[in-house]
Amino acid sequence: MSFAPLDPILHNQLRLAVVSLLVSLEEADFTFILEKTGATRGNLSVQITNLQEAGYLKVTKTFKDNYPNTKCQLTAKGVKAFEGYVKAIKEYLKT
Amino acid sequence: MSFAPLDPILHNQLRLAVVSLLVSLEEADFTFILEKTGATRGNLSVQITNLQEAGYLKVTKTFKDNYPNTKCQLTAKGVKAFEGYVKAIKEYLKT
DNA sequence: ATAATATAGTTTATATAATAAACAAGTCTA
DNA sequence: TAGACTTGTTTATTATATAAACTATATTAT
Repeated sequence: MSFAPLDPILHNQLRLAVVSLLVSLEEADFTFILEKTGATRGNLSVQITNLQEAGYLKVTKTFKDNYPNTKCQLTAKGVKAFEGYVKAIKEYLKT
Repeated sequence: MSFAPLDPILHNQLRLAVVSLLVSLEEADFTFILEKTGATRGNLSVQITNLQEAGYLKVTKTFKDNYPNTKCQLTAKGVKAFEGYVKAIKEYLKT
């Protein structure tokens, strides 16, 4: 079939933006992602957790200058999933 | 911002598939779309209605060989929305 | 004729998901 | 030490996606 299923984890605006960012950066913290995506904190928190539970993100919580600091990086699984998603959705986009 | 909002009407697998099909074909009927997308009838019915209500699709119901026949074609608004969606999501996809 | 099956969809019910709003826990500053 | 700020998390509500059930008519078989 010409319309392959789209990974429901990645087929969400914010989660896709987060993964897209991390594909290039390899590491980013909560506040940085917040600014780049324009998301609300609540939504970002939930979606980072979702990505983590899907095994797409590795999340490391530390403190930086006395404040909590949440660092995210893509896992190999996350990279692979993103590549698969890109390949799949491109079939929908070409006219 | 680098992550422009994605049109929620089009950011759905089945609706995107339907519109993607119609961009090339200019006209297709319910059964044809059903086969090409692999959707269930119920879901396709709902999503065609959604696309119609969004003004993206013109739907014409007639009879063909005694059976009901539902023809769909993209409107100018639908074409424009699809082009916008493609442009927007491509920003998410480039690594 | 009429029962069974097929065609072409629509409606509704439910489960999931997305998101904003409210909350928490600690930190800085005047 | 009161008030505002930082960095998130939890919850509550709304919206959405989808399968299942239903409708209406047509065809085929007996």
